[in-house]
Amino acid sequence: MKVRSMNCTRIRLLYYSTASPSTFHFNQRLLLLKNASGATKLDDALQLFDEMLQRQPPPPIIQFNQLITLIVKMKHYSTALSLYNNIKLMGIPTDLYAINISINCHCRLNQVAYGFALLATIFKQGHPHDLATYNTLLHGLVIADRVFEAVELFKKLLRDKLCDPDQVMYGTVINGLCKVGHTRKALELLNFMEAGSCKPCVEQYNAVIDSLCKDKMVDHALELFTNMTKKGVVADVITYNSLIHGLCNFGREMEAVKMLRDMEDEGVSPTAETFNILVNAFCKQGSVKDAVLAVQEMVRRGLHPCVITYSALIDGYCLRGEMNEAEKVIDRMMERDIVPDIVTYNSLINGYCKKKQIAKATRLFQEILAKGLIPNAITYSSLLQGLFESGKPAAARELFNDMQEKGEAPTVLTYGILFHGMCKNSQCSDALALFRSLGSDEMKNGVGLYTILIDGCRRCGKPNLAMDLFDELLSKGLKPDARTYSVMIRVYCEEGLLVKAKELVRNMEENGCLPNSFTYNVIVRELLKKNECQEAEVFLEEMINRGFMPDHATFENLLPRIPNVGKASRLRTIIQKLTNGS
DNA sequence: GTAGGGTTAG
Repeated sequence: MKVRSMNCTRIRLLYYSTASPSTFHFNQRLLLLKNASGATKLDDALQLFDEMLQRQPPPPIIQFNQLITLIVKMKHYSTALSLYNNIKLMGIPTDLYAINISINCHCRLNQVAYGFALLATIFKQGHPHDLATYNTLLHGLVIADRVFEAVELFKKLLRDKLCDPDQVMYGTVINGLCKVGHTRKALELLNFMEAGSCKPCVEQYNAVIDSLCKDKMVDHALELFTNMTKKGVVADVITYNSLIHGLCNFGREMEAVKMLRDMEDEGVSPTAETFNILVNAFCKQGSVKDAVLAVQEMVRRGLHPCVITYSALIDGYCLRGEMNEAEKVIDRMMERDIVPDIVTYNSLINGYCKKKQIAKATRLFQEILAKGLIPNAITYSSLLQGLFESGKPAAARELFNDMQEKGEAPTVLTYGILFHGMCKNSQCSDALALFRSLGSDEMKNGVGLYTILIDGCRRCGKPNLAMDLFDELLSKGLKPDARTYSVMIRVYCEEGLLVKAKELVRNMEENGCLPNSFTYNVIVRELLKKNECQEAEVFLEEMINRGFMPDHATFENLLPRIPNVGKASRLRTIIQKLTNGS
């Protein structure tokens, strides 16, 4: 029995290998390659390709397509294209599949134009209009950040009835629109699908729901989620994770937790991501206790905390200034062989800097370098701020130079910290010179940087420079924010230009920028300093009516100006109202 | 088992 079955196998092997040797070898070897992993995979595929190319007669194009598809999946797009070139050089005719695979490769290499050139080839060779071709090109435009051209092509295809769009085509365009933040258009297209014959599935809903959440339109996202469910489309873990994330970003942690219960009721199991979202939200919100409970819950369910989970906890403790607890977490994660990354270290460095433990922060920075981790703009920014705040402006400048030498691009935040620190150390001219040397429009037109420099010039006793900067900002057509106005109000006050200061408070409101607590505190405090008590009262009442409280510095100026007991005083009435309220 | 998309966590 045993012998007979072995014989059968041998006979079958023999039969296949004589009848169609190339097919047999090819299919086996392709299967081996598909399941293979490791460094030689590409070389093995190329080896097989060479053998195929040398075979007479050549194998069918379908086999070449199969092999090259494998190479494309490994992301070796240029290699794939050169293989097709070899095929053509050997005079082996290609087919529509081969062209579509080539178009995809060009698109992935950011050569959409070559893709469109191949579309012309398709027409010349008389192939029919093909959905896969168009979908590949649409996707190519999307990954090249040319979403609007993708939308135009999509419209043209529909208008000229060149093809009947399918779920892939709609999905590609919807994803593209979401990617560039045109969520409304994506939603419109989704609604268009719902009305037509090609109904959207959960992936298309997910794209729009996630995009709405990122646009802080969580309630719209929840609405869409409800509509989707009503239409019988079943939400998956990605739908729920997006919604939970959106709710958390909006400070709606309780609803997020309820959503977690809902998803379980619906039979969708939360993943580690789900818990990481919650852990992170709890930490950012200040309740590390809840975060720890969430981690325990995820472990209880057999889900594994990862570097993101531990980093969130560390960040939570650092934000609360509980550095000992943060250190304990880092020990615990190391024990579990989870390697802290730059984000983890950034939290710790930031924590130490905020606690003025600059030595520890610097030591940690050295450790990062020794470990071969690359500090990013956040690392440098935190440490810069720490150095300035610890009264080490020279070390800060050195670090900034170091950052530039290492090729780490400073962000607006970095420059803000740097300018602020320099101005605090009477170096506003240097800061200004550096600002003038900035190349990017984002930096040159950053209202935040202008505000820091205006305040810096004021601090350095150069009010005229401050006023020039404010004029420059306005003439550039930039929109000052409440901070900018407040800082300028302070400049005017300090220069005794009280009329201009008061004007600016009214001006900013007209320009759609409501004065905030800082603005009112500045104007009230400065007016009191100049003994303009009646004017100060007007703004004081206004600020209280708008729900803002005088800060410590304002109170210090306020209290000495309240007349003795018995004398009628509006100021005292205001203060009494305040103190009774609290 | 020849081609096209699919996104959630710091």
